[in-house]
Amino acid sequence: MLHAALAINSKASTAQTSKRILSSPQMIGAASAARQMEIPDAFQQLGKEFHIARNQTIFSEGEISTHYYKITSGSARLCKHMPDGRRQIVDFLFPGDFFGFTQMGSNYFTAETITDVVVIRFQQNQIEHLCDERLLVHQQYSALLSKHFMGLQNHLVILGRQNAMERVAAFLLLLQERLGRTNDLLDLPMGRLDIADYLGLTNETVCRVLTKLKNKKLIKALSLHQILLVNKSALRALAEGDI
Amino acid sequence: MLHAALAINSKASTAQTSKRILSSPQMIGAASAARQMEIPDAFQQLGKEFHIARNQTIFSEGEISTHYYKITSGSARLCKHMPDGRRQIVDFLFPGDFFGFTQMGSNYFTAETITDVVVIRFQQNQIEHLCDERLLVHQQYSALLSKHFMGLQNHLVILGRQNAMERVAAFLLLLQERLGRTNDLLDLPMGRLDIADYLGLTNETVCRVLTKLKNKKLIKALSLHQILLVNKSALRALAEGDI
DNA sequence: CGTGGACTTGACCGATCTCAAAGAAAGTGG
DNA sequence: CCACTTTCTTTGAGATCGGTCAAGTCCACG
Repeated sequence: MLHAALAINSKASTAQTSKRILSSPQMIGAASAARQMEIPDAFQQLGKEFHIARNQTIFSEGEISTHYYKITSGSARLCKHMPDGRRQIVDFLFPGDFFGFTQMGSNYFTAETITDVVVIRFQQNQIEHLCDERLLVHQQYSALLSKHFMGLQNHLVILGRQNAMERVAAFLLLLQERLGRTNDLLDLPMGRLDIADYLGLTNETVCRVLTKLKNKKLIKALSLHQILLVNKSALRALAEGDI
Repeated sequence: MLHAALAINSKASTAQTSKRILSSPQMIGAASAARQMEIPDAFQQLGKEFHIARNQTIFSEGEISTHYYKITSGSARLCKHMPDGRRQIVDFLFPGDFFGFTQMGSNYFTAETITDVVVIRFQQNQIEHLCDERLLVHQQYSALLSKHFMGLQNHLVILGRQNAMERVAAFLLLLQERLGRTNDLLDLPMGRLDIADYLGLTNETVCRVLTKLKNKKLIKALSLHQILLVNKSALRALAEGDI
């Protein structure tokens, strides 16, 4: 049942047969590490590190898959493409995130880099073998899926029932939580179009809403990709649709 | 990691301490049984059967959960409610479907019956115990989650990037596949409002689109809740956005 | 039959999309 | 390091899809 994902974009990837052992398993905080999974020592040794440039495809929807990935630096997006070019971003990935889940041996989304990225790639069969022997790993995998699940369902509510302002407010808060920031400064590695494709909006609508939020003094843009959440409780009220 | 779900609506449920053993595990077809899970003999004996009337809450979002459920007859919906009354249906449930996944011990959606329903309820801790001993069960659970996953991501695309006509077309095809029908006659147990809340539309829009589809001769309404898919390839073209 | 809820249809409105263009940032090559 | 190009972002004007409100119709059920 554990399957994986395939294919580093050939010219973008810089394979490195580094066998360096990421020794201590460093238990990741359960609360903030929504999509993170502790990889035991035995695992880390099995993985190879790859460096991938920005805006490259890591793997594509539908491809036969043979690997799992863990991202160690940079940001990426998981998306579904429609034949006419429409795109829905299903999730963003940040350092520590584990990805590459598959169904019937094929990837069910496309993974693309947003920035330059470093990933560790694991062989599907090696991990499966380990899972067969170690129930703990399997349980962690289930827990991981379960958390993803919760995130997906919140995403469904956003797409199905919230207006543009609510969506953007929810997104900013979500991202801040994902990144585990304690202060109110938010780094947005992705562009406005990526945000739009995550929220089921357009580029322009995201811009307009951000402008409105600035005017309302709920946020302050320090730069294009740095936003200060000035009034987080007001943002939260917006995001929840409390009004 | 395996958690469960709680609380049969008190006045709606009719507890029956039936210990009847659903003997043969009857392996369910992998292809069509998207959300179904084989429950081993040992499991079935642990479950109790409940009868619940239509339009009742089986359990609510946020409640502490102690059970899993398997639906044996009727239809139900899983939904998320917003404070102001907006509602997003996350999934529909049909006979054979297994549900009650939780996060951190709480339900993360509300389950409500659409028709009169019969469910088998399992104790969380008993199932967990069994899972600890039987890797197979755990793997099945993972596989189940993984399939749900795929469905959720398709749902995301529908909500984020498809227009009303595409959504309804996709819904009809999806439902037909879910119900495993070989002919082109579709039974819709749910009302138009439920469909709307699943698709992120309104009642009225669903009606208007259905009317358009009738006029285009893509479907034919035999009754309110029985629809004949007359031109399935055209529906599919619509649903995929192939124009 | 009569009643209530679900469904359908119409008219109108508005949030968001589309199209267009200007402005800002980032990458490129000399 | 600067000029050039490209890409991303922002803002505006107009179009449109789907929502809202309202009325009418159809069933299901007592």
